[in-house]
Amino acid sequence: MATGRTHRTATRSRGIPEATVARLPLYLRALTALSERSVPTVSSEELATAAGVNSAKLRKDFSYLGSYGTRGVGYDVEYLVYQISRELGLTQDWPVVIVGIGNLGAALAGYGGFASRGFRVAGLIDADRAMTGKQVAGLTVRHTDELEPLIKESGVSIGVIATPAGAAQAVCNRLVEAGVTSILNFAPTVLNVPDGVDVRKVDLSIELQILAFHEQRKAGEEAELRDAEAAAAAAAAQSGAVEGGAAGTAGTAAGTAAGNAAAAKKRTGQGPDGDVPAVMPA
Amino acid sequence: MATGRTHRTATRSRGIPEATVARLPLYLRALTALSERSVPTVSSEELATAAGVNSAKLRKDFSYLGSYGTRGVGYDVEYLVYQISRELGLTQDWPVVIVGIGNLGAALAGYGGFASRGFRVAGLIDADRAMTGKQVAGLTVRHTDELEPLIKESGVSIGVIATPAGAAQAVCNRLVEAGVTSILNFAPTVLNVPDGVDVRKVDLSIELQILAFHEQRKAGEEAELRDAEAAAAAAAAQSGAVEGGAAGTAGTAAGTAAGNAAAAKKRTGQGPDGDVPAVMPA
DNA sequence: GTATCTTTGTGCACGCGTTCACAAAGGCAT
DNA sequence: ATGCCTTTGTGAACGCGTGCACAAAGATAC
Repeated sequence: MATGRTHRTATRSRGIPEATVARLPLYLRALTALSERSVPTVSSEELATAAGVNSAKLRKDFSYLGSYGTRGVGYDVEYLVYQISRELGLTQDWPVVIVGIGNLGAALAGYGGFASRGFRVAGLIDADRAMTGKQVAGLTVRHTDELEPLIKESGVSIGVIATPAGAAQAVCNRLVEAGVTSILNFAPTVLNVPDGVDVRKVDLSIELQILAFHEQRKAGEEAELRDAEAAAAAAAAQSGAVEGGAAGTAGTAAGTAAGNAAAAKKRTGQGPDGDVPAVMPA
Repeated sequence: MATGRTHRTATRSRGIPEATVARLPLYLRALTALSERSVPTVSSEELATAAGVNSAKLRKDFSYLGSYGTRGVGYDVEYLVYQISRELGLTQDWPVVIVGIGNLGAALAGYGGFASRGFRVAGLIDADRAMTGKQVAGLTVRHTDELEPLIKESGVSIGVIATPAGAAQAVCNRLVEAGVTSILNFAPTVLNVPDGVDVRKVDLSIELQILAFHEQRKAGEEAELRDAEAAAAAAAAQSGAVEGGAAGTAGTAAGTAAGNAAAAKKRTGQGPDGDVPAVMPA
């Protein structure tokens, strides 16, 4: 996952579990695709496959919304699209302000999925006066000074932060002060907000690091497997056909040796190859 | 959170819970900041605050890595930076390929956090021949035809998909076929991958929809609260000062009334203000 | 109307993640 | 050396989320 939520203590809202809320957009997307193909009804099994989840989970999720299905038939696609849209609050207009029009901010401004589904970019804000007045994705970039009036005039309640990490908290404070109560944060920083303000973060660097962890693990497992097999093969070749027990022991020994090597490397306090002493703030 | 994982059944790897792995980059970032300020040691409490988590959680997370702290003192910053980096696999080089050099792909290519921490953009790929040869963030864009050779030559095991949704699955298949085992997906689609391949997704649209849900809920609660208060005030004004019990009763009645009003509003299938009937039920 | 077949909705059990609370451990002053 | 103070590391309890498995419910055929 690329996000986390800084929520108050309340975990579920109006009885709908947070985990379910996070999946509703997924269902909605799948349903929209079906709707476009004029499919009238869909079973939980089909829809679950399309959304990439378990059908039992999907049914339980829908059960929190009410009983919208017909037993023996499935769910009415159009009806469900409407119900989920309503539940997510997508039947109304959500003006959004994007702060920080760098590469990422510009990409977000031009993102198609943004405009659809009730979200409307109400304004682009950047602190750099050289950017002021420039056209990005058909909108005029305004200076940070205009942040508060923009928010109040347009009734913005959702803000997107795409500034450098250093500026994020200050921008966040101003957004909240001006009345924004939901923030989508792309800056690699932890934002502190008062109760009642929701923050979700999207963090590239964190996602990559999680992938790297699993990647390393996969490589390690393979290596251990290779080592174990090699050791087992060697042992078998050397001692002839003793028994399965020997191979098992050899495998364990190989694993232990690898562990010790890692431990030894650890003590040096210095990584392998080009391990810089750590600096870059991701 | 902006991501989800399409993992095999294995939930924890090498004894480290997935939830902990997802937080390690957070700790690492906070520790790196401390390291730059030459802070020698840090307590779990301080570090937890900096990372935006609970201190007990942090200690438990670290306990999965081993006993790296000193009781009564705290954790050695440099040592911990190294340990976490190693655990996440950041002490080695991870060549990454970015496919789809549109607005977003270009932004990603130029993202600073990408280059840091062992991640290196090994190549940019785009299907549009008009893009081929162009320079983006100091790198030359290559055509999709060169995808497989690039991956094999550079030993890429992590791929980033920033293509339109329609092309994502095809690109994904080619990446996996060519040997990529970790994918970061920015396209708004569910990707199907074989076992052993990790997929994490970053989805703008989903994040916004989740925020909209909470935003709507907050607005609804406020409205109910206002209604209840208004009703209570009216009741109190009308019946004068009967007694504490009356006020309590009035409050309860108002709450119930508000609940009914909300329920009624729901039944109409018509939301508040500009709630279009969208597609409406069948 | 009855039987059969399909698919929903959910009770239940299990496992992961979080949090509390405290004992163990180390530093530091005396 | 001894006692006090701080902070870690973890056992245990709790709650949320997931998945199984099945009864209830509706459609459809005859």
